[in-house]
Amino acid sequence: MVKTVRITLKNGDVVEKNGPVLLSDLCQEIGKRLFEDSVAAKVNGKLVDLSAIVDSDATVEFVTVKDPDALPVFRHSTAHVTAQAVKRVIPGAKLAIGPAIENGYYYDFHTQGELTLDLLPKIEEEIGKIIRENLFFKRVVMNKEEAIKFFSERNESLKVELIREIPDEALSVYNQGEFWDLCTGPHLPSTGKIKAFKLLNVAGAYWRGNEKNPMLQRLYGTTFPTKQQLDDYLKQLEEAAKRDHRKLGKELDLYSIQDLTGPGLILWHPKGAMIRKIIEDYWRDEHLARGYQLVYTPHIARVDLWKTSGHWDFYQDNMYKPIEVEDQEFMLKPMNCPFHILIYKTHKRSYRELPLRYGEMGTVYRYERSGVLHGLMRVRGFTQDDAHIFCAPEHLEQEIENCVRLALDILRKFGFEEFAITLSTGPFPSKAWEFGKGVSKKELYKKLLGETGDPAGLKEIEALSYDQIVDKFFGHRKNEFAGERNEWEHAEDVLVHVLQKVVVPLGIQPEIDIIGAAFYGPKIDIKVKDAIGREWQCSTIQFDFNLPRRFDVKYVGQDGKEHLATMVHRAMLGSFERFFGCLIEHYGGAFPFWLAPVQVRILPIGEKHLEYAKQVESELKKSGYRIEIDYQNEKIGAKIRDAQLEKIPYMLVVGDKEMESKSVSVRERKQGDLGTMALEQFLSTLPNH
RNA sequence: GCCGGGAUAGCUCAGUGGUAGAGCAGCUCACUCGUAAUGAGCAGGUCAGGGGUUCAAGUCCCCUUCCCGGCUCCA
Repeated sequence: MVKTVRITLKNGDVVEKNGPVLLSDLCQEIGKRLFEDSVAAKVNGKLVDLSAIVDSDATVEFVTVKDPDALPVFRHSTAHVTAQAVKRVIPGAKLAIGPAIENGYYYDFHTQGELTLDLLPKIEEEIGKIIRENLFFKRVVMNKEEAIKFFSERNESLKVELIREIPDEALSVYNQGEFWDLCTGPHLPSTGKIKAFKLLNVAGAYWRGNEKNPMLQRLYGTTFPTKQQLDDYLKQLEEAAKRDHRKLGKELDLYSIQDLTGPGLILWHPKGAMIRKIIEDYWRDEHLARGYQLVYTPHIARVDLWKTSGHWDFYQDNMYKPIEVEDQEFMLKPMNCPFHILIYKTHKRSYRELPLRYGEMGTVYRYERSGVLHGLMRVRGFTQDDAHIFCAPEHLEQEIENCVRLALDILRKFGFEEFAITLSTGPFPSKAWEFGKGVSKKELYKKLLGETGDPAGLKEIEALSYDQIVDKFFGHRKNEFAGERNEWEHAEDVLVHVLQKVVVPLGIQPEIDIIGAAFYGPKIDIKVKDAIGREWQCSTIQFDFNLPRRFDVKYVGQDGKEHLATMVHRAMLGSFERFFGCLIEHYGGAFPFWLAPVQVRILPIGEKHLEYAKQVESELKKSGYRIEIDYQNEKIGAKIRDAQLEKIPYMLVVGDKEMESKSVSVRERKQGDLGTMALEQFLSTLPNH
């Protein structure tokens, strides 16, 4: 008997068929136009090939080129075509993996180093050929054994390694022309559907992301359904490059990094330093207003301090070698916390004093591997806007809430509106694990064992609880975490509660990073995006169950007994260096009026207007504005151009006309000429500094 | 640290094994000017550093330093 299949379409129509339905047939039946535009389908919400067959009742939605869901399909298919082209150009290249990523795709290959930049045009040409060949993407299901044999014969040892670790017996392989790849799909119907692609870059990448594994060559590319979209994207990349803080930092004379001082060490030039000073002033005022006290601590300390804190044992790889002075060893500080603890411990503390909040703009030095340094964003010497809160457990929630609010207030003050917030937990399952999108057991398993985990485990874990999974696969490392289980659970509950109260109502969905916490406590991180979409961590709020024990940080409670203090580390901007880098990119160098190192520049038309220019200058200086006069022997057009390129918010042109009427001709950097007005009028239009 | 690509005047960049270039910036002079570049002249180089090949090296090879794109790691 033939079974009737009822298919519910996106618009609610129901189609009944006798027997299994080939989606591409159904699509064609609905409309020629739809068929031409479709690249895949969603069956009960799951993305599948158009060549898939539906044999039971289902809802079906066709994914057209305009659908955002089509993009990953385009990219993944183009990755396959790219791999095919690479194999044609470098027959010895072994396939690794090739996923779609945020703005494109990559494919990793193991080669003898043949894959280099100058081959890109040739590979692109080959991709073009494959597209014109319009090869069909065919899905073939093999069992594990067949697949291993198949890829072994084709000398694809990396693929064989992957297959061996897939728990399922049946797996899918995709084929177009002479090219075969292990893949779950879905794919475009054929290579001819690819309309616009570009290879962007080659870079090294470790096999399976592990630096002990061999290095592969990663080919980055991107693709879009239309040429226009690709061009727009490439244009966007160019625009982003113009906002790069390293380029602007040089052009605007904000900072430099020089060979003679060394990599990752920042020289703040006067204009950059002025901006930093403004940020610092704001930071100090804000913190004093919110109950913080300021402290200052030295840059070096006896090695004994770092032995007590545990940095000697656990952080040495990031610290510079000891400095010997009169037979004693000192070390440059990588963190400020031990000093703040020492200040706390100069008295016996009462519960009445708590919470104590010590803030410091503390300059720290950390060894960073040379390859990771990046302008202002990743450096070796930096100043944290650090603070440590010492409190009793009952203060925690209020303190954390205050921290999160302060962080958001500060970041918003600087114009950031988009945040990515991450909650990193310890190894003890808590409410946090279920918070937000939650964590699947599979994710947890991968997190614990990495991609190289025993595949058998994947099946087994579904029957286990979080706790059992952690104990089974991570139990041996649990004792590396400081503090008691109940402390972790309580702290994570507090963090979740605060996020629910403060962050979720803003429409921000925090990410959960299971066991992403440092060994000493769970944390909340807030990131902002840079010009090209890279996320940089600014704020961080971290519990510490370790240092209070190591330094015996206590307070006397109402009960007259000593209790272990709870300690929170927190930085709002993160570091002045990184935050400055983010600011430069965020504003593209055109800092808002209150941050601009020069707020107003006076441009005299000629020499005879200098005297008046000076009058205007002193008048404005009385109001505390940052102002300067352009003394160049140049035409007004040139002076305007210079001020414009330096992105100075206001230019005041003064000539005969202004001198006579005691006025200024105002030009704003974006709006242009605003006309002539009395000085007082100009002053009244200025934003507060 | 690893893979790949780089480093030429203060900046941005040309440069084919055969005499080191341009524009901008700087300095000097002239011009005294009305909303994005006035003109002329001058000066500016251990071609990142070191070694090698060659009759001859900015150019080819090796090492070191630093930078860029990723990977890994992180504020």
